[in-house]
Amino acid sequence: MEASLRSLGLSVPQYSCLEILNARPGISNADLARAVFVTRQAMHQLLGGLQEAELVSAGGQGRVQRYSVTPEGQRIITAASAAVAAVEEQMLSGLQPSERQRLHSDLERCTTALGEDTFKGASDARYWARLHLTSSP
Amino acid sequence: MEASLRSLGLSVPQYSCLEILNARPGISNADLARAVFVTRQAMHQLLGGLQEAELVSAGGQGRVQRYSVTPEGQRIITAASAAVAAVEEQMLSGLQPSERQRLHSDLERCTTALGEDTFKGASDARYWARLHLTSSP
DNA sequence: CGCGGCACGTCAAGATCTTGACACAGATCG
DNA sequence: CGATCTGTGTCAAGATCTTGACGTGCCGCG
Repeated sequence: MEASLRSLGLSVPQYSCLEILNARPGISNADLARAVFVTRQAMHQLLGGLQEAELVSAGGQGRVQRYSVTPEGQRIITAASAAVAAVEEQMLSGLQPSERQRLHSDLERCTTALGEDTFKGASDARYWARLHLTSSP
Repeated sequence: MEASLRSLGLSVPQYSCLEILNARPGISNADLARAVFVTRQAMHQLLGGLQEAELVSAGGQGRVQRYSVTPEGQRIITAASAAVAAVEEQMLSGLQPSERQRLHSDLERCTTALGEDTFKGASDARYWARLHLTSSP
């Protein structure tokens, strides 16, 4: 996944940021940081890079800056999302649809068993499966 | 898992290094780096820290340095392994033994489907489940 | 209305990991 | 036997993330 995104000029945290930003336009920096499981400072630097590349735009008045994805960024997201979906499909290629659903349900039971507060922001399991396969490290 | 290990004074990569080093005494730096999925340089620094803390000892003659765990390090490993096992048990607390085995088998099918070369060093699925829950964020 | 708590944004410093590069040991093969 | 090639250890530089700290806007409560 990391290698596939690199060919598009994106790193995994950058892709995570763009994907969540696309799903929740106008989200704040701190909420974005919690969704990607990094500190506010790291997200601040990351957004600076994306803003430099004209992929996200910072609007909003008052203290809190509200970010959204530019049209150029949306084109990259579609390509990146397809690349990640391809990796995901390869990973699940050996499992039938019923088995995939079973695996998804088992993993969700694991996250809920680990405590509600830890994965509070990861209610949308789709992004969760998408964004944290590697990264880590 | 990261929080549990921190109370013992270990980080996740350090714990991974110690666990693999305990399973394979006399392993080289490069092999250790591949097993933990980091570069040789990062593992070199990491081993420097562990060697400073008297948890691992560097023996071996010739060019390749061969590392092993000191008795002091083994005591810490047992405590850390128990702490990690506790987190693992909490994560799997909602699954019955047959379901756990099913999940394990499904995940193994995913790793093999992603390509043999990527996870070549992770043949021992037990350590794989132990060492890469986080890390990678 | 004023005021303390609280989250947010941001600056600076330290730690960790990666990338790139270089020198050397050991194996392979002509 | 000597040349080449791969793998290894190691140094230096750049990037990224974390920790710590500070100033500021926002909200509830006296």
